[in-house]
Amino acid sequence: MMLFREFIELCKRVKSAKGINEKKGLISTYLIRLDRDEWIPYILFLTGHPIPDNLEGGLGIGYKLLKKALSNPVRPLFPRGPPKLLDVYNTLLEIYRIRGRDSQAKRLSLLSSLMGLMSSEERIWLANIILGEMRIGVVEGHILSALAYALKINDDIVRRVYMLRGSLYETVDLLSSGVDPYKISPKLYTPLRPMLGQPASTVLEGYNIIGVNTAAVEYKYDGFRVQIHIGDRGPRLFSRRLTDVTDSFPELKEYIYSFDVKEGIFDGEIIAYERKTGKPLPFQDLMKRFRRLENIDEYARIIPVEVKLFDVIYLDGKLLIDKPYIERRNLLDKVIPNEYISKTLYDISPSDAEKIFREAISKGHEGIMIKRMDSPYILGSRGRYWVKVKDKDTLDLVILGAEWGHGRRRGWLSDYYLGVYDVDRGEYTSIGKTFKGLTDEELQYMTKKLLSIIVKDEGYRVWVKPEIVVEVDFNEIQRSPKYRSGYALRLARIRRIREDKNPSEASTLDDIRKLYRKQFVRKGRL
DNA sequence: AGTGTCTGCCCC
DNA sequence: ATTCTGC
DNA sequence: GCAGAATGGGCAGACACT
Repeated sequence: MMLFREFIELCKRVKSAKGINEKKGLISTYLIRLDRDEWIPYILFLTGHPIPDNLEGGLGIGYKLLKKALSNPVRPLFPRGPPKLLDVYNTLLEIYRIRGRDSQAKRLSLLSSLMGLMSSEERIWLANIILGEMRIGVVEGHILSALAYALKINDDIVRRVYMLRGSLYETVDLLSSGVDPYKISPKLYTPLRPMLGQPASTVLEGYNIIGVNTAAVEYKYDGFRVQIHIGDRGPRLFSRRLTDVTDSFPELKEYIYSFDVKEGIFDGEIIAYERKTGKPLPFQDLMKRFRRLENIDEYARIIPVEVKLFDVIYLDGKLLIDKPYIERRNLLDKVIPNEYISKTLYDISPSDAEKIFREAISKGHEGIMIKRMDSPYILGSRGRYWVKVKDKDTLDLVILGAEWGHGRRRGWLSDYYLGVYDVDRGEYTSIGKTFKGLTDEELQYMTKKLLSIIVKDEGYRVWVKPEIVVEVDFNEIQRSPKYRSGYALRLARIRRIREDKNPSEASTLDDIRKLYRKQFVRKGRL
């Protein structure tokens, strides 16, 4: 029986442990001492999951509610000793089940009394578990190794079960229930973790990463990932993080029914397009349909969507993940009509890939994927078999303010407000924030520099004289309901500090407006 | 009924 | 999602 | 080479507040 306090002691030891083996050793040593019903909370908590990862919806406790609970823990009148690991887990499950009217108050009350049984240090760790911010350097692989060790079965088998079930909770549940792990196969309607691509900034760099000079090249569409399961219960659609989104897209369900497939699992992208022109709509518009459950028909008219498939994982009884890419693609072509397949060309050289990249961009798409034609489908991995190359643009922007960092960035101003000059209003105006792109050394330098030009100190945030110019990469300009300029940059990151430039040479709001309008030459519009 | 705040292993 | 960093 | 850490904009839905 493990006390929550003991679990926290372990977390601290794991955090400070150097090296994989020491961390793994600690995790498995404690695991084998636990009762079986403690395995699940133990493994979930270590990876920053307060409740099983296959439950629909979340705990309903985020930053704000935690802050309230932390500032006002309630000590019970008749405390029954320190909470056990299982007590904490069961309370969290109880909190998860609270829905409806006054649920926030009820959740807060349960959480506050749980925290009332804890030391302030334990409370902080509980908050970290709930927010999924453990920061103890534990990777899923370590947990799986520890599990294999405790169950005395092969590492690879545990990994395989995890890949096929997609959830730590289900893996532990299944393996510790005594099922023969060698007999576990993929299950229709249980989503799998999709394979991911590694980013490259140029086509050539992409070919270098995959290590061949002939590859398959696909259009990369600006939508969201979808995994389609087809079986006797009809089609179901799952997002990248395995959320079931079928009910938001009834029109897709309809035509997927017409595919000549009895059983299958397909991988692809959902994209939105303008009905009149067929041009792709901005991602921002597509998002109006993601997880929408109200007025679906109305939105389906305004924002039509389609699927573009690019892989098949399972087909009529056969798991295809170990087959080479090209074989899977041949099967895909056989069973799916061409209009629902991502545009793909095979045996492509880097120079031809470059042409396809420019063609994809000119049609309003995001870029290309470069894939090795002999690559297996590695569930849940961002390996070196698939590479993505995306279009981007660059602007010179002025830093208007900054916020203090947390964790490994404590002590540095590490999150920057970016601005442009608004000629009409005669002042600088924000068009977004970024924390990406600077090295530790540059962060240190920037902190010093910003502190020397502060005009207003708000504690967690400072505002500065508009003096520092940075070159910023971004993928798209979006309409913003949040920033005063009315625009925001999508995926902004700093490319370099422009010591050589004055703020007067940086971009203006007018430049942004022009660039925003220009996007619609290639893309559709609502 | 309308508006504001919070949450999401959210999507990107 | 992107980037930097530690192992 | 991989995974973790640190954080971005913006969406719908659930609930709180008035």
